[in-house]
Amino acid sequence: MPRPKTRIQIRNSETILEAALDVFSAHGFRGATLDQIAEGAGLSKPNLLYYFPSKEAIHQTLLTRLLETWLDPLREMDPNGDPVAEVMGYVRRKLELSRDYPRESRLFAIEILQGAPRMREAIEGDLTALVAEKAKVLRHWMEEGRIARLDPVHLVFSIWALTQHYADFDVQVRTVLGEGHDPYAEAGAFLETLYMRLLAP
Amino acid sequence: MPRPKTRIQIRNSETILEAALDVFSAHGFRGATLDQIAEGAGLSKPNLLYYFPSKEAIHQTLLTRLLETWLDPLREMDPNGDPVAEVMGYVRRKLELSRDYPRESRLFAIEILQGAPRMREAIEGDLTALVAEKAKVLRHWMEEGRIARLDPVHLVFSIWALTQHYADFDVQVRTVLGEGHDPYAEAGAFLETLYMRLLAP
DNA sequence: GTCTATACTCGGATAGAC
DNA sequence: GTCTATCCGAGTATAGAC
Repeated sequence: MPRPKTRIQIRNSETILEAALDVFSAHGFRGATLDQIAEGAGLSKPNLLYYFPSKEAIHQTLLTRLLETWLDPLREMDPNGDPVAEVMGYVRRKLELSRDYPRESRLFAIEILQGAPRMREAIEGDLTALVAEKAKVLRHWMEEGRIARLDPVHLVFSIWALTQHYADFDVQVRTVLGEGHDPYAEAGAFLETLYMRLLAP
Repeated sequence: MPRPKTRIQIRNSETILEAALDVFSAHGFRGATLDQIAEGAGLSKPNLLYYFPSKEAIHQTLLTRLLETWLDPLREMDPNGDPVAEVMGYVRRKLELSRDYPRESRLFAIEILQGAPRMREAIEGDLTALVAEKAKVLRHWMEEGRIARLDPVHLVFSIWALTQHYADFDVQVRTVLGEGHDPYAEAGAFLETLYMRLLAP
């Protein structure tokens, strides 16, 4: 596996990762096969393994990239902004992530569901640290009386749960809603109401 | 595969299903192996296949049983009870399900995440019908002004998302919270506050 | 009913030609 | 860099003795 250098190498690596995301997010790590990924990428199986040393390596690359994207919306929550607006902004950005990157959401969900065998350190490190930092900000806002007093970590959990649900349980959501619905538009309105009521001091 | 009749047959079938639930919920359908299940059940692999004709059949049996358990808490929501108490009761029962049956929750989550390949009809049938029925009840309560006006189906989604999160993302929840926390006790208190504020007319 | 042995398939990875 | 051919391990399922 060459460190991608030439333009062709970079382009092929990206094509492979794109196809792999499709397959891993739909079937999980074990359920995915190199044949499927190769077919999706329009390459032969050995050629795939010219770019990545193993199935494991492809998966690892996807997870590593994913985490950064995933934490960004929370990072952007500004301690100096208006508290309610900042939390609502976070909810909105997180819901947009579910809408625009549902495959990434499912990849992440499957990994955590199975005990995070390939992501433990990231969760114990970056993610936990970021939540601790932002929980402190939230607690500060609560003490100032600018938002309602709540457990700040469970508040963050609630935002994760409610927004990811629309990506991860997409099939169920669409089936139950039936025809003629825009799940994300409705979710946006519902969550706006929910957090407005919840956060009011 | 004999229809379980004798006491030994029933006991062995149950032992197998118990072990299978462990393995399927931890690794997904493809990730699970008959070897693991057999070891967990204390039986040989061929003996396993004496009780169930295939891996698929074991999985199917688990899913079918699961759905009933899963829908019960919503079924119990009484149209003639006090609206706020009924919704809060549903939230509580659903959270208890997450706490007491986390493996079942994860089995269900993995199935839906992967597009519900083995549960489509159940979701399109029983589950959708039950939600439609209860949404009607909720809408009625809203029109009477006894709870706040909200999209009733998304209200149900929110209860699913918030309660299942604690079972499905258990690893993440415990890691982020750190030592010395009781996730379900805290979640119970948090969700009580959340829905009290949300439902107040 | 339960075991040992084994058939058979699938899938990840490698060899080596071009 | 990309291909064909192939190896090899893992895993589902079956045959058949006891």
